[in-house]
Amino acid sequence: MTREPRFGALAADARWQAAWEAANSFATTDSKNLDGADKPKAYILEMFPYPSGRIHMGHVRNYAMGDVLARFKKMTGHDVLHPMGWDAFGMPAENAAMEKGVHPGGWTRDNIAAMRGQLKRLGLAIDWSRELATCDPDYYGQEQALFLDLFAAGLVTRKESYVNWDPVDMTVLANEQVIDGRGWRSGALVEKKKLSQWFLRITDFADELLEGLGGLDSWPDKVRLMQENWIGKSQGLEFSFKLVGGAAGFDVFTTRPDTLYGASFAAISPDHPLAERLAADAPELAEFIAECRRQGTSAEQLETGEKLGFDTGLTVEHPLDPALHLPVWVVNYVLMDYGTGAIFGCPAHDQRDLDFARKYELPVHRVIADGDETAQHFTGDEAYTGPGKLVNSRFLDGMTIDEAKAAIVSRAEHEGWGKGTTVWRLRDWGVSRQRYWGTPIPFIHCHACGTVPVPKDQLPVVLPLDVDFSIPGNPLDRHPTWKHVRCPVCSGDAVRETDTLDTFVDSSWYFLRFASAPSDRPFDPDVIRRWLPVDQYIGGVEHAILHLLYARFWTRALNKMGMIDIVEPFASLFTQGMVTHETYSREQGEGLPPLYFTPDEIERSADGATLTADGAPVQVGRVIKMSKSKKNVVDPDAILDQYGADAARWFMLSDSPPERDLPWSEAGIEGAWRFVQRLWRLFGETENVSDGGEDKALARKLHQAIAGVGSDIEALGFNKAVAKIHALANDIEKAKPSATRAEACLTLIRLVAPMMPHLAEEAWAALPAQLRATTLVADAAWPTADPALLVDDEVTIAIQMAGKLRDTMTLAKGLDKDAIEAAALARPRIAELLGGATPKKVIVVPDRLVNIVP
RNA sequence: GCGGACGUGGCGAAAUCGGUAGACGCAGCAGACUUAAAAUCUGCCAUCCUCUGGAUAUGCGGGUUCAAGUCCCGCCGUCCGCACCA
Repeated sequence: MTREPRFGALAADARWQAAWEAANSFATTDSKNLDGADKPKAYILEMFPYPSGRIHMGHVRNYAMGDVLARFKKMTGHDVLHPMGWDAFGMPAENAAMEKGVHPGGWTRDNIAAMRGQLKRLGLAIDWSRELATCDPDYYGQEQALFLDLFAAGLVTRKESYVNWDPVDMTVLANEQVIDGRGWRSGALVEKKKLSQWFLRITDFADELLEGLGGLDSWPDKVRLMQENWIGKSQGLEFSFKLVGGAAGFDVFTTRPDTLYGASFAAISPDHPLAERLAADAPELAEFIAECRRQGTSAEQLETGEKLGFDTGLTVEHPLDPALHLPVWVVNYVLMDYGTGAIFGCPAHDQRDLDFARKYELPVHRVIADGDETAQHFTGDEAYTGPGKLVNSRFLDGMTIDEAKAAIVSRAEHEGWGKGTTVWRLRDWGVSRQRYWGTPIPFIHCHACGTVPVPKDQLPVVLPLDVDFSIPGNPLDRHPTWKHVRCPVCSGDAVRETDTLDTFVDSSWYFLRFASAPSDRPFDPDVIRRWLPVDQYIGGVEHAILHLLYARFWTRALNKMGMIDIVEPFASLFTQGMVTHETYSREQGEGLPPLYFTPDEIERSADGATLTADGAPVQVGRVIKMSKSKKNVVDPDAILDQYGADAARWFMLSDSPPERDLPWSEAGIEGAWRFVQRLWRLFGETENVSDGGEDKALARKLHQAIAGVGSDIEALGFNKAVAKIHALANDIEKAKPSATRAEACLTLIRLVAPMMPHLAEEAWAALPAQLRATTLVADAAWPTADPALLVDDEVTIAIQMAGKLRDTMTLAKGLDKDAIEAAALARPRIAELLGGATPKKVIVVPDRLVNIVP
């Protein structure tokens, strides 16, 4: 092959992508050799994308990282599973159907085709034969089968729960479709509506899911912590309040039983059965409850919104002193979903209760004191939640908070009015969605037999294709024929369930189906045993809680049902940062939002930016996540056209640590492209050995780079690997011609191959056949570092006086402390600074530094 | 509100165990090559000062230590998540 002076990225990208496909380079070997493979397995998985239409830079970054790891694992002798698929159900497809009059399925499949083409242009080492889309009946039919298995195992329940209801569009809204309490399309005030819905009993696994976090030491601490807080295990006291006047009371839960003598009111949720019962005869209370339901359903809205209450006029007895009566309020900040939906309010030591008490002028009693102030009357607007001793609490006075908690619980249990309990913040997983574009829930409602599962031999329950999106609401619900079926038990008239499954269900087991996808069952346990758990999972931190918790739950549930051996799906997790870009805008005057411009409408210089169209300056805004509304997006296709896949991949991996945000810049991608060209020139110098000699210093640097780049990739420190490759390229360029230098150029091809695979193949192919062991560098082995060359025989040792650097010296490595100290004290500069005095103390860290305390 | 993370030059960063702060890259400046441009190459590049040296510097204020970006305490700032978005 004749060598071009410049690397032609576009032609090379296409050529090598075709070559890998022809050679089937990235297929695994499990189907051919299930148990006989000696190779260790490596299952590398990036979170599969939603087919929104086009890939964005965040995808490029995510898949570039996974790809480097997959290619590196292949080079280091692993049997690699690196698949790709599509999280293909979800709301955007229905929105497109409504806005553009297309079918969600057609829209989704078009998007998949477009995005598959874009991903292939990145040159990813993916086994495309395993591609799957969750909207394919082959996939969701197996999901339905698993759902029935979960049902049989008692892990599926039905219960009533609230949804956001748009009374104009007659449809259920997602939280994100509720803007300032109104439906995003209709603008109507959103109501809460109670529906009977399907739930997965994730709370049965709360303890296990919490305990299991302890074993996930290759997960980021922050993700484990977030999950721990999400599961939210709390120990506390559950007890009954007796209504004054004899009527039955209600249960409350508290994590602060120690503050019981500080109670000044009892509060129940607007959704509490007692509140609903009272509202039946009290129109004002009914109106108050309705008002609460018009507020948002999200935790944030509940907790930041104004605290509102309604005095029911009822009172309850204080459990420790029946003569003490507390008023019962209905309040908007008590959640029906947590604890018992009722609390006692202790304003002095809970901020929300204090805000509420101040607003409605309820008493505020101090029961915890951290110093001299012990008066019962509590002043100020800041609740005291710190440590201290009990005061104004009769038999508890003088105890610590923990002692008082224990004392109250033991007394409550002894006297029989309450008991110590564990309460979880985690709620059961509501999986019902009143939408078309999702997995149909395989159940049938029969008047005679109730709700019965669809028999497995009738799966998949396939979505009907003839649906109409011009009328709001769920098209499955009003479909003329689809939902009308015979009851599988009594053969009488019955209707299908028209709710579909939350798309998080689809993503809770796709990693199993990638490993094994038989047509007659969800997966083959023997194949799962070989591949699972996923060795490295990579994706956005936005999935830190829900997706990852649901997938963990699903895996444990399948394990409990005896279908798989593992309990945790992802051995190692990595959460990558976002791709960001500066924004360009102009103010449009009062009351109007600024006008944003896309990066290609802009001329950027060192000190500012101008609009190309009129040459006048625009404001350069902060570097933020790429988003369509701020127009700071860069289209990957345009970048691939201009610079090729390798420059784009290289830039994605450079500079920023992968867990942090990466600021995209035109200068940055150009720099990456220049480096691609620079390597191309260097790769041409593998044969120019003029005087065959050896270059020991360069050999050291080469072998240190082999070891360093390898360990950096393994630890996903791509930015560090990039820096080491830059440093090695600098060293090679500066070195005089030698056999070592030619060898280094040759080795460098394989060092960059995981990151810049097309350039590496092109350079590899240009080598004489005797210099390469494999036809494709994709099949080549990672170079071996010579341990003898990894350590230098000389070290530079710092000499400090009183902790400040005063001199350095170069000594042989491995000298003992005395020799190093003597050498340091013998330095003329040190002798001069000491002025003949004897140092008080000398600390020697061998091979590193000497600190002299004068 | 609750929970989480982050903060080091003009910018992205590095410093793996408490041991020489700023590797590597981007931008910038100066020069070489060229008729010229592009490309390429060489050098400089934290701040200040009394400049062969020294002082100050890792958001701010304390502390521990011979030694702190790293450990401890208290602040400040920024970003992210909050259960029907995926």
